[in-house]
Amino acid sequence: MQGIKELLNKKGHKATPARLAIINIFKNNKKPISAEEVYKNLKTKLKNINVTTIYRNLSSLSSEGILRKVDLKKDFDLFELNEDHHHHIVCTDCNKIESFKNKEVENLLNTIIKKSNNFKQIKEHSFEIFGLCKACSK
Amino acid sequence: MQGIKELLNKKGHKATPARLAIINIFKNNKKPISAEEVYKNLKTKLKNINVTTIYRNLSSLSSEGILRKVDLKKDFDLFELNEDHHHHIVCTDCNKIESFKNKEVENLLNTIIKKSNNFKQIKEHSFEIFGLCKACSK
DNA sequence: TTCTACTTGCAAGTAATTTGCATCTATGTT
DNA sequence: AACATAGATGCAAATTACTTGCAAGTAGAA
Repeated sequence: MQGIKELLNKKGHKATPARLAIINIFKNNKKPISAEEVYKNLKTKLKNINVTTIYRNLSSLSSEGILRKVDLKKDFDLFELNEDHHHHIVCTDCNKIESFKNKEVENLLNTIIKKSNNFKQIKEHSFEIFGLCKACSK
Repeated sequence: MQGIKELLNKKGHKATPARLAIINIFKNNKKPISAEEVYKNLKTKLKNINVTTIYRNLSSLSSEGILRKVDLKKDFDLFELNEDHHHHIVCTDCNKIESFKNKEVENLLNTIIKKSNNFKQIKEHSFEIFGLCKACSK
């Protein structure tokens, strides 16, 4: 937690209780979660915490690269810690989420960008899989 | 346009002017577009057309597999014809969209699903690239 | 031509996220 | 340790994309 405070200050942000608690939730949760889930979790720890604060922090932490927004075809945004790049397989029935890493994806990106006429620089990419988990595909 | 009408009827849907016009827009437009864009385009052709009709048709055409929803990190949904599976590279500055196909992606999906403990059946996937196009990366 | 299920337009409703503003508080500086 | 201030927060209201209810319209089978 020491490093986080300094990191935040370096970026011109204050290490407020709300912000530290939010980061902490993500440190302890390895699945993408929504603003509402963060809020429910925080309410028990910080009296008077407001959803707006969650939204604002998720947004700023994401643009600083501490969090990352994940697109899993929900009608709300999901976030996770922006550490060790990985992707997800999501069960469209029960919402189980499995993470995976794959270095082939990087090679693929390189191949694709080389072939492109209009692009030469990739900033980010999405690669998410949707299916049925074993329990739900019976 | 003949086949479309029969296809719709077969699925229990009527070939209404609005629905045919919407499909036509997608036939003539090879980039993902939003409900609002479809609406703007249609207003000039069908007097009295309502956005609600667009939304309802985009939704039903998508669940029938005629259209497909595309996730390009916008705050609105984008749709395109659900023909020849492909992916996109999007310029985060000017929104230029380039399409590409890549058969390696299929192999990758197979490899990944084989390694998974919890999943064995893939229904769909997203693979989209975000970067700067040559014009915007100067 | 008639019947009926599917469609549409319009108005009102949702739900997630954002914004305005007054108040508050970490943090660098005395 | 007290101060000043840029950045944070809470609350309420606003935004935006999209959905729903309902009465009236229409395509398509018989």
